[in-house]
Amino acid sequence: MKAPVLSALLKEKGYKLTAQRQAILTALRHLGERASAKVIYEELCKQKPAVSLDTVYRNLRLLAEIGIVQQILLQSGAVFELTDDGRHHHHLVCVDCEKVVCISYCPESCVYTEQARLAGFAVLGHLFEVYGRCADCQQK
Amino acid sequence: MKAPVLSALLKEKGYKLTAQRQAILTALRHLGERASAKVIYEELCKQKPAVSLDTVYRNLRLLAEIGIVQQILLQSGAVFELTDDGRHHHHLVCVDCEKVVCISYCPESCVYTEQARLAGFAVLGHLFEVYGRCADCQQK
DNA sequence: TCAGTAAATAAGAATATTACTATTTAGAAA
DNA sequence: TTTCTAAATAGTAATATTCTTATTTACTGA
Repeated sequence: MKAPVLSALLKEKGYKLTAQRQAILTALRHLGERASAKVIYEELCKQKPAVSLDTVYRNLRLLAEIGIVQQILLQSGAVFELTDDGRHHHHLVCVDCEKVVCISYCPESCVYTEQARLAGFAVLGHLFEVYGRCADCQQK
Repeated sequence: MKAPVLSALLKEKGYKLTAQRQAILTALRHLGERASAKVIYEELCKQKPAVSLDTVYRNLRLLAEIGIVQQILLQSGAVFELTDDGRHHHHLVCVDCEKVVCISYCPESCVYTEQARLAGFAVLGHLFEVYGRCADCQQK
């Protein structure tokens, strides 16, 4: 996700482009695949401008809302990853070691859309994660 | 879900039938559809035996694991509901007012099962919730 | 460029959730 | 019934996450 795209997505919803938001994305890139809010905060503490922990949480939520990052719910807390191509995707999560593997399957179904319509809901999105045990943990 | 069934499900996994676990389920029945851990705790404070907040959280997690209750993730925190027929189901959640509506659609797909197999994962379950805006909130 | 305004931030308080530890208890077996 | 042991509990501490408020800042339009 390039800076101009971020800028456009923010503007679209009346959000502002701040140094902190850019710094959070840069940190996430440097940290690799995925990281918790706390880890991102600690990474940012090494840099300028300083970013408060609250700002990290708030912006990760906002960046998730506009689709730039995705939140993955683990037993030990949430982690975030970049949504590089702008399309959301889902994950296999190991309940023992918390390993995360991306999958391409997505429950895009006209069935639940229809059920939502009947209930009067306008669908905005969905949350889908698969829980299981990875190959390593199955052998223990 | 009747008491004998609870007993059997617990025993199956080496868990014990305690007064606290029964009390939590009873409270959830009395409270109606769904409630947060805190609300359940407060309900139980009126009764004997006393149940600590930690025990409420711990057991709601355990009861969810054995399929007797389901956790629903809201912005304001998690709520729990009884899984009356023993079959899990999913929900529409309004992002504005947090209204929850059950739906019958479930992403039981051999597609993601196959993707999990290729990644070496043994699937244990999945999390699926649909987010949107309810009829009332669309008019605001 | 400058002023105005809504949005964003930092810092700390509040809340939600989980972990730790000593004690108690349910269920199994003698 | 009594004893034994792993599991469960209560109470508290720790952590994760969100909220509140005063201040600062990004963007808009003159």
